[in-house]
Amino acid sequence: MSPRRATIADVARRAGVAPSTASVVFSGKTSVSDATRARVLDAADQLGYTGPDPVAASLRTGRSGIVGVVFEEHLGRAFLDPVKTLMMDGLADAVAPLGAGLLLLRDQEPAGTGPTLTTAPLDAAVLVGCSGLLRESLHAVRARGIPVVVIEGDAGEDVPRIDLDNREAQRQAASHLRGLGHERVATVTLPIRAGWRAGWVEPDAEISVEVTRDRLDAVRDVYPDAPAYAASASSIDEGLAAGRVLLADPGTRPTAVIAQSDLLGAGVIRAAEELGLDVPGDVSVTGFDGIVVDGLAPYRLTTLVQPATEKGRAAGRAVAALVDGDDAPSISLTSTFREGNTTAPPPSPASVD
Amino acid sequence: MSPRRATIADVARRAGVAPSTASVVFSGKTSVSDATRARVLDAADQLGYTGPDPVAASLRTGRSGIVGVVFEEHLGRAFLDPVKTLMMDGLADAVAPLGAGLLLLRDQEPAGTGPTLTTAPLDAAVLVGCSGLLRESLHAVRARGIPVVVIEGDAGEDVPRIDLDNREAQRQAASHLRGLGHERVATVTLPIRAGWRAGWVEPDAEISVEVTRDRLDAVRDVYPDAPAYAASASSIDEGLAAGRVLLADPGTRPTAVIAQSDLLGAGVIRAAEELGLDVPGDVSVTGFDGIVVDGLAPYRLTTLVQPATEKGRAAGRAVAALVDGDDAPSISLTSTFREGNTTAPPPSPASVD
DNA sequence: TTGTATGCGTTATCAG
DNA sequence: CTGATAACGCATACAA
Repeated sequence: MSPRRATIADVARRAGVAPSTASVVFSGKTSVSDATRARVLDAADQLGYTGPDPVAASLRTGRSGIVGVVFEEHLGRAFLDPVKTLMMDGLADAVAPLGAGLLLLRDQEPAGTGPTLTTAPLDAAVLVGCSGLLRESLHAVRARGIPVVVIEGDAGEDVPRIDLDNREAQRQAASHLRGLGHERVATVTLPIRAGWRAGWVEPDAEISVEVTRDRLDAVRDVYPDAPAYAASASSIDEGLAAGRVLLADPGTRPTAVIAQSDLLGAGVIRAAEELGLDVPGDVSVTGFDGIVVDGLAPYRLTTLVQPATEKGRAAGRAVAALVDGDDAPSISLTSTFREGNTTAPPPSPASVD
Repeated sequence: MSPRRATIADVARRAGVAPSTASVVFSGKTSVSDATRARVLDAADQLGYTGPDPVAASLRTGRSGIVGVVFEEHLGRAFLDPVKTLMMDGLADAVAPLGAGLLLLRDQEPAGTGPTLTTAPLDAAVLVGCSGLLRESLHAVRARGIPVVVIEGDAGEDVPRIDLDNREAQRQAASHLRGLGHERVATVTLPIRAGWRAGWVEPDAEISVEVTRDRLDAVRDVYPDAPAYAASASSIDEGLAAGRVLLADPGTRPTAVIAQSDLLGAGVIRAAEELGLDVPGDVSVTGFDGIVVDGLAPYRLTTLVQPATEKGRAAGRAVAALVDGDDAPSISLTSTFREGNTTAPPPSPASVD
C-alpha cells in the first residue's frame, strides 16, 4: 500500500526542525515554543504520522510498557474464576498509571512455537497461581532480569508476594460454626494438586496447592477430624457433586459444610436443596471469596470476603515500584468474615422440644 | 545490580565469532557448525545471556509478536461473559503459531495516562464488541496502518469481520416454538445500547447493539407482536429479574420465553421455579450460546450453540493472514439449534381433554 | 559456513 | 528553547 511509513525524521524535515525537536513535541519532556509545536504537528498531520513508533521508542528508553501476566492454566479456565477476573481488573487499574498494558501469557506454552516469557518485550511480570509449576516461569523471568511479583504463589527466594491470610480467615468461619454449636463439620476443598480429580482427601495426602492446604489446616485447627472432600475445580457443579457425596447419608451427614470457595458453597447448597434439606436449618454452609454468585439469591453465603481486586492492585503497585527501581515489600491481605443467611445453629438431634 | 546486560555482541566476542554468527545460532535461520554453536551457547551461558532482546529484534524485523485485543468494557465485565472467555481461548490458540501473545486493551482508557492502541507495539488488533464505540479505536488503529479484525462489530469499510448468523439462528428457536404450538411468546434481550437499564423495549426504540437487534428481529419474523424486555446485562440474575416481570401476571403470561443468552434463559427458569411454574410444562424457555451454565442442571436449555471458540480462532487466523500480508475474508459463522429439556408444547389452556 | 557493514526509528545528552 | 550527535541491540544482504 503506502510506499513507506513516515518517521519522525520525515516530520522534522518537513517542519524544518531537528528530529530531536520533533521528538520533544510528542514526548512533552521539554517545553517547546507554540509556533514550532504547531509546525511539527502540522507536518505530522500532512504525513499521516501518528506518533513515535513504540518499538523504536522502547529500544531507546528501555521500557516497553508491557506487563506480562502468567497463568498456569488455559486462559479460559483462569477467567472462569471470578476471583481471578477481579484480580485482573485491579491489576489493569494499577499498571495503567505506569502506562502499561497486560500481556496474557501461559505458563507452559504448547511446545514449539509460542510467544512467551522469554521472547516477549516485558517490563515486568506477574505470576498468578499456586502450585510449583511456576518455578520454571520464575526462572525464565529472573534470568532475563525482569522484575517479578507473585500472587498467591510459593515463590520462595526474594520475590515480592501478594498473599492472603487464608488460614486466619478460614479459621474464623470454623470458629463461627463452633460458636453456633456445630460438632459434625465437613469441608469441601479446592483441588489439592494440579490435575486432581474430585475425591476424599486422605489424612496423609500430599497437598501441593498452598491455598488449599492453608484453608484446610484452618478447619483442622478447629475441627481436627473434619472429613475433607476435594473438588476438581471451583464451580457450582463441582460443589454440587461434592455436596451430594457429603450429604447423602443421613447417618453420617455433617450439620455444616465449609466450602473453600463461594462457587463450591453454592453447589453444596444446591445439593442440600436437592436432598430436601433446609439451609441453614438442616445444614449450614460457608463459602470463601465474597463474590456475587450469579443466580444464588435469595441465599447470601456466610463467607470470607477476600479483597480480590485489591490483590491485583497491590500486585500492580508492586510491579510499578520494581520497574521504577524501588523495591516492593511482600504483602499479606486480610479477608473479612461476613455472615449471611446460610449458617445457623445445628438442628437439635433428638428432641423436638 | 549487574553492571550491564550482556548483548549478542558480547557473546560473539567471547565465543570468538562474529555477531551475525551468534545471531544465527539463536534464530536458527541458517545452519551453523556444531562446534561454533556450542562455543556460542557456552559463551552465552557464562555471560548469563538469555537470548536476543525482544525489543531490538522487533525493531529490526518489524514484528513485535503482540496482538492487541480491544474490549469496550471494563476487563472484568468482559470476562464475566463465558462466550468472550471461550473466544479468547480460541484467539490465543490461533495466534500462538504466529508466535504472538495477546495484549489486553480497553477502548476508552480512563483519560490521561494509559497504554493503548496508539502507544502499544502491535502487529495487529482484534476489536471485540458490538456498538459503535469502537469507531474511535478503529480509526486509531487504521491510522497506524495496523491490520485489524472485528468480531461481531459494525466496522463498515473494508475491515474483515467475524460474525454470527444471529438472525437465522434465532429464527430457528422461534420456529421451533411455533412448531410446538406456542402462540404467546415473549423475549428477553441483551442490552439494546450502552448504558441501558433493564426495561421493556418500546416498538420504536432505537437498538444500537447489532446482536440484540438481529436476534430480536428474528423473533419478530415469527412472532411479530412478541413483547420484548431488555436486560441490562447477560447474567442469571438479570434473567431472573426479567423473568419475574414477564411471568408474574397469569393473565398475560407467555407460554414461552426466548432469551437472547443462556444466562438470561437460566434466570428465566429460576423465575418460573420461583413462581411455582413448571419448565417446560407451564412455560418453555430457550437460550442462546450453548455454553454450560454452571449450576443449571438438571435443566438442559434448548438453545442455539454458537461456535464461540471458533470465533476466536477465526479471528486469530484472519489476523495471522493479515500480518503475513495476505488478505483475510470476512466470515460468518453459523450456530446450530440444540433441543434440550426446557421446551415443550404449551399447556392446553381450557380443556383437560 | 562465517564475517562485514548497515540501518531499523527513536530519544538522551549536551552544547548552542 | 533548539539542534547535532550518538547510541539502543539486533538481523539481514552480501561478500568471502
